Amino acid sequence: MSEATHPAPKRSRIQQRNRKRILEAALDVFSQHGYRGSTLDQIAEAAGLSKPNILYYFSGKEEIHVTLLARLMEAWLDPLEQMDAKGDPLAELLGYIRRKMEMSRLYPRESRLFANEIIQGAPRMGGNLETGLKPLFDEKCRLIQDWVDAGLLAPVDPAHLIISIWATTQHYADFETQVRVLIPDTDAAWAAAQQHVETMFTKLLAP
Amino acid sequence: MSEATHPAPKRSRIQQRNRKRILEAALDVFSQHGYRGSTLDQIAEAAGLSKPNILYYFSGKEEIHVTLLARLMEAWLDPLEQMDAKGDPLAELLGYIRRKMEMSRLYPRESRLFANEIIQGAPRMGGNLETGLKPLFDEKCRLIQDWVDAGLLAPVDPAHLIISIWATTQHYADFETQVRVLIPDTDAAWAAAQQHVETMFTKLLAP
DNA sequence: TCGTGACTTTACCAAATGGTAAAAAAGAGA
DNA sequence: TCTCTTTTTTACCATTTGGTAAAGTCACGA
Repeated sequence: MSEATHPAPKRSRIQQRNRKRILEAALDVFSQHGYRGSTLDQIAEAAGLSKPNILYYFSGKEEIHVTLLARLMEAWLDPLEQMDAKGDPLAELLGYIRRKMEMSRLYPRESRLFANEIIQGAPRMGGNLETGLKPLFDEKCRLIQDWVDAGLLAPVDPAHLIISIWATTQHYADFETQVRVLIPDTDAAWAAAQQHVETMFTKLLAP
Repeated sequence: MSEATHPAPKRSRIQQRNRKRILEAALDVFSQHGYRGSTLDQIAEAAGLSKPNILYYFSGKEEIHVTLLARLMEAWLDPLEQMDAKGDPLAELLGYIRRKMEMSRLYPRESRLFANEIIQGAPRMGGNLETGLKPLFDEKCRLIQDWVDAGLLAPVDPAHLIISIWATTQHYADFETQVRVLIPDTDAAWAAAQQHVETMFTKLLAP
């Protein structure tokens, strides 16, 4: 899609460093305020660069956002990708759930970036949902279905299983503000959340 | 908080009608684009009124948004409020889950309005989270804990149970764009989703 | 050390956007 | 019908914001 990403961009050391700083700053700002709520000035300040300087590295606000989404999509799908057909079904699924919970705890900004974008209709995701997410989703649905058919898991709708794993795990990152109000002791909350989610899916999936 | 809501505002028929139209339009626009992404012009057009005319009814963009949030909070908490201490625990919880799924299906705009707001740190919710949500949440947590202690439910962390119910049910409204890409047949998806979620929590909660 | 290309800053600009002032129009009661 | 109030429109305005032009500054190889 974007000509900046695909044909092997050779970049100087300064370019690499500054592009990275901009994307890091943009992740901070976009994930907190959403696309429209973020300004180039905010990103510039967070990156420690001037606004025109930022526009030297990216053609515009939208390109920064699109670049971020595209670059993070890969990392975002990785935990699901790792789910292995050759492993033990329940262990594989619980491993996946654990990795997703880890991501919510360690990378809430990334989660919120996607959440903001998708809630508003994913207007800047291009075909990433169809070409990146959908094929992997379908593949893993088939895998889970095979496991169910083989009697290795309790009967379950694979698509809605994956969706409910996303829902429960990402909720802790996306709605952190709310969780913090309701459960003030956040450290204890994380341990209890982990426990709760694992128990829930274990009971659902045990054959 | 806002002087417009509390001291019994007497309004003419025209005022009532136009304020309602504005709030309806604002719900449409805000839930789709978030606060910063929405403009008074968009709201005005959706309401069929001119921008200054809208500012005759509300003091500004923020007041519209705050009014919406405050007004919808009540309806938003209602399904949980209805959960009755005197009923059968499992049936009460499943009833709650069913009502939440209904709300996600019938009122996705309201769900997304809150989702947008909370993801971005709830900067315009004032104390509504603490004064509206928290007390009810705590009360129902105690109720669920009592049920668990009485052996009427499987042992479960009440707080995380409620949170996971919110997560799974609201996900279908908030991330509808994504669900639609992954499960094209949306009608069938709703029935299967309902089924899946009920099964999940039944297995979790059955004593 | 000098020149050339890569990077940065300064000074802007046009459009969008939240909001206001005041005149005009429309209702409603006497 | 006349008058007073409520509602709506017209014409603006100041600020914010994404973006540009062009002049400077820096780094590095010859």
